[in-house]
Amino acid sequence: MYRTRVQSRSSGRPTRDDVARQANISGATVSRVLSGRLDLSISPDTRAKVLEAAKELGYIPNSAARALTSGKTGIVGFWVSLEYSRYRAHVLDYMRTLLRGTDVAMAVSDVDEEYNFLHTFDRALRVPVDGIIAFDNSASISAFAREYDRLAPSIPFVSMGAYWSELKSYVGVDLRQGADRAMQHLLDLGHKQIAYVAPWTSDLIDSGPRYDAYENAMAQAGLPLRTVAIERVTFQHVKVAMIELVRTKSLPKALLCMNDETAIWSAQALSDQGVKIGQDIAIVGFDGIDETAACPVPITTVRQPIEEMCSEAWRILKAQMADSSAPPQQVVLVPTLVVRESTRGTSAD
Amino acid sequence: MYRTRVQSRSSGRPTRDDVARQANISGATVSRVLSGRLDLSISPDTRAKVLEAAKELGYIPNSAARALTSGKTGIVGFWVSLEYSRYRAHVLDYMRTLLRGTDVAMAVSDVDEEYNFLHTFDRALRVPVDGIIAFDNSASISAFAREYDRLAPSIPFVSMGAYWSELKSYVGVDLRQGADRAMQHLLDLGHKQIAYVAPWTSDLIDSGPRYDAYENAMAQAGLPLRTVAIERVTFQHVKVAMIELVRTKSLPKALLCMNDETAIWSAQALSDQGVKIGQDIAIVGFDGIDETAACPVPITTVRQPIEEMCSEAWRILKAQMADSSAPPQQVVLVPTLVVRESTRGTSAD
DNA sequence: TTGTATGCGTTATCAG
DNA sequence: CTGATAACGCATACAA
Repeated sequence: MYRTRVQSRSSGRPTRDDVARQANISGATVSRVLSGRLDLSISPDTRAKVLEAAKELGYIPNSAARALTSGKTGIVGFWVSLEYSRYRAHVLDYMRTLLRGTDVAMAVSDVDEEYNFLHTFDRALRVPVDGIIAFDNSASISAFAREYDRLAPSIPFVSMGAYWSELKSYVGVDLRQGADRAMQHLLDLGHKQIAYVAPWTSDLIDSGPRYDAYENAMAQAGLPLRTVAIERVTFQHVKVAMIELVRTKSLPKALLCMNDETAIWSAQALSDQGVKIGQDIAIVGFDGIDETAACPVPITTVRQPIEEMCSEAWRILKAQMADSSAPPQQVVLVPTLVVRESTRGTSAD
Repeated sequence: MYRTRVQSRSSGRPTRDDVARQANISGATVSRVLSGRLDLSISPDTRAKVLEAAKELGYIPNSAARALTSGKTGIVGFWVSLEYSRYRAHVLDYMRTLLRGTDVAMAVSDVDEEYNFLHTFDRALRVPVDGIIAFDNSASISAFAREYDRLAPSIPFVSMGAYWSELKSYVGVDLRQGADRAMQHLLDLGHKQIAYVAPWTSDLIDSGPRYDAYENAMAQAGLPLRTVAIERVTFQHVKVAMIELVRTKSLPKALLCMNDETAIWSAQALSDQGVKIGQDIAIVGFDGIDETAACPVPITTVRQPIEEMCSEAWRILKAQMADSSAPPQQVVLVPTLVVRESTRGTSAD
């Protein structure tokens, strides 16, 4: 039997037509067989021939070519900041379990980096995707949503998390409401000396939904504002700040921490200083990472609805991918206040 | 002036030729201008025209088409398990800072999922990349390396981390040597009752470099082996195991934990039971995540050389991408034993 | 059921 | 310096 073994020159990889030659049929038929489509009728015989030839040659479709002609890539982009954070890592973890059951591949792009350093989405946009889910990037998300029609007018896009743009589809998490509840909880406990803890480098120190809720609640209650700025969210920096509070005898009776790490480390640092968590001081965190439950004194936190957020975002993205002319869908989720020991036994003053 | 505004039908996005029409020049010239290449000479005038037209139309080159003809994508794939782990998240973080300075985009693919669930690399391979760095997947990495010549014969590939395949380029981390040092440390302290702690679900419970080192050192010292199996690496499960040890009064004098999380949680659970860490018991972890230093009693750990590992892998990948016929480069790094309080004051028996 | 032919949006070669 | 034009590898409308 005559067999052509010449493979295409450029990539060194066998192409569709190599398979076709090997199987003695046309390239189109190879495409049909390998397309996996059931509405195409192919004789069992040729199907077998194609499959065998493809296997023998180790044929893998060229994704670029496929994307070029079909306009589809089978990839969804997940845009997120890869800067280390437990919460983000958990979201990433959940997102992957969600997409595992589907037939799309997930490509994670570090987008905050992209935007903050270069003010362009060039790199992230380089990855050819059928749709984009963007998570929790205040600046970059709104920038992208604004330029969307210019940058990627045809790519379904949904943002999720605490920041979103009204312009496109999103699954928002209303941190403001979560923070309101947390403040209400502290106020109900009778607290008056409540401080807000956040890194001063972020724009969160005196703005954003958490701070707004804090400021508003304090103002309503006629209480004075108090901000504790930490250098960055690391144990060392949080510790420095806490030690300073104790040293200067200016420790508040309650701390509203901008995230769980800050809360956990504050608790630990204070505990080391002899401060009794949940007794001498109340502590509240944000996000609801598992570790808050595992602390010596479990910490009250405003839990983000990770599962629901991801599921909804994926549901919406699927809908948009199925019909990209469909109107944007917008849903807002509310985080849950999880009350634990760190605010339970507190004696108010 | 006559202007054609018809845009290409399929994607809704303007194409190179739309720009060409707009600027009244040929498509080829548009390509040249936008290629960014300096060795091509173009009159300042036409360059300006092209740039303006491109800007006005909001033209973005189609990455699939570009990849198809050039054979390059400007993307490197980072293959890693996205299952939550602090160590992995740290590696991810460092990798992004490394690639931030370059002009390649990083696309992260969840590869453990890919291989373990489907036994194929179809999804990960779908993302068109110029090179691949694979991190810490024992099963999937060796499977891929084995099938490499069939699956992606032309894509530069380097694996890094504790598992690698001799077949391709890699930056290995010799956990065995790190574990040897840890065991030596414990033995030097005079310990005799040393147990190895790992999840029984993993294949790490009685194999792998950590366990091998443990087994070997114990055998050399003529000491009996002891394994503490935990259900999974979560605080709850570790706690259950530790409580059981205390309850049955069978607590060893030293624990070699398969990772830092396990070590931290063991320490915490035992501490809650009144066991004095670093005194009643010695604890050693693996990986070297920051949290080990921030524990009430800082924990001794075998620190992975994240920075060096990533840098080396990237250096090698770059070399392979520049010349894909270059021979594989293989380097092995040795982790560092970081001694802290958790093993310092221990009284041996 | 299968083959032929065309086009997808670029890059790159080769003339002009 | 610039314009045709031939790949690139594949999907699909149209024929057979």
